[in-house]
Amino acid sequence: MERSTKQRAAIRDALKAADRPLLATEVLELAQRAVPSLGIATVYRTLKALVDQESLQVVELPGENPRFEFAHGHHHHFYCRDCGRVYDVHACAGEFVDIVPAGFVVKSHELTLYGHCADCQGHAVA
Amino acid sequence: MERSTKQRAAIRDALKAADRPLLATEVLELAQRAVPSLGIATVYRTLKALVDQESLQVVELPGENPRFEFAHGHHHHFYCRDCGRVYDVHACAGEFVDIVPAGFVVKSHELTLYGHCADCQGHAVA
DNA sequence: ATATGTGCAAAGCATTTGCGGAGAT
DNA sequence: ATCTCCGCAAATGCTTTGCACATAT
Repeated sequence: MERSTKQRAAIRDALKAADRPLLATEVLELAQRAVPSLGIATVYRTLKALVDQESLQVVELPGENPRFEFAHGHHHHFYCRDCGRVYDVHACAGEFVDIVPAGFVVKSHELTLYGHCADCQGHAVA
Repeated sequence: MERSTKQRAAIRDALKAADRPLLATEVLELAQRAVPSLGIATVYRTLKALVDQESLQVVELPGENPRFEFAHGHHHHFYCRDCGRVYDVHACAGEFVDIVPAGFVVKSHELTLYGHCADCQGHAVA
């Protein structure tokens, strides 16, 4: 992550413009608007480098491909069952230290909420 | 899922004997003790069928391959960072309806706890 | 007897990697 | 000019699928 290239700028810009974690393929599509020749391998390599240097954090939801967003501390995520987008939830409901059996030690946790986002709430019935 | 075969019996037995969710490869290894010729394709096909008929439920943890266990209602999971095993946590810390922004509706949630299990607690320092 | 089930090998996806050529310094 | 970076294509790991043979009913 030493040289500054138009590919890397496009990838950073795509992630910056989005207000939510993006899939590698979403990053590719968005960044290709600036650099049409961009390849998926470069996206993966750049994402990996940014994660390694802790500029990005990986958002791994159950059964989903990894998403990426700029690092901003401990928080959780909301998955919209209608549109499939993932939103940040800037709140945390506790450490859950007390719900495990004796002898188990909780060090951290991940919470994913599922439902309907504000955008999809109007037209969705369920 | 109409006929009863020794392969299916071995797969069910492996899942029944384990007190925790198993990876497809773990099911294969365990079931091969009873049926050495068992192939991974049969394991996947059988797991899929059992999930479809809701005998099994899929346990998908962030960044992990899916695990399988007999269905037994809403609960959460504990991932041991030492041994990589996953344990059931028969407790639930709430519905988290209140921590999302206005306009968002929470329908369900998944919680994963990380730490050290009772087995690994003794020898693990961190 | 016949339709379902199984094992093998090939096909799919998402992600990673090797390599020769392109580009930043 | 040099060394890093890029795009392509091949490789990888997990899961699914096609097909011919085996087997439960």
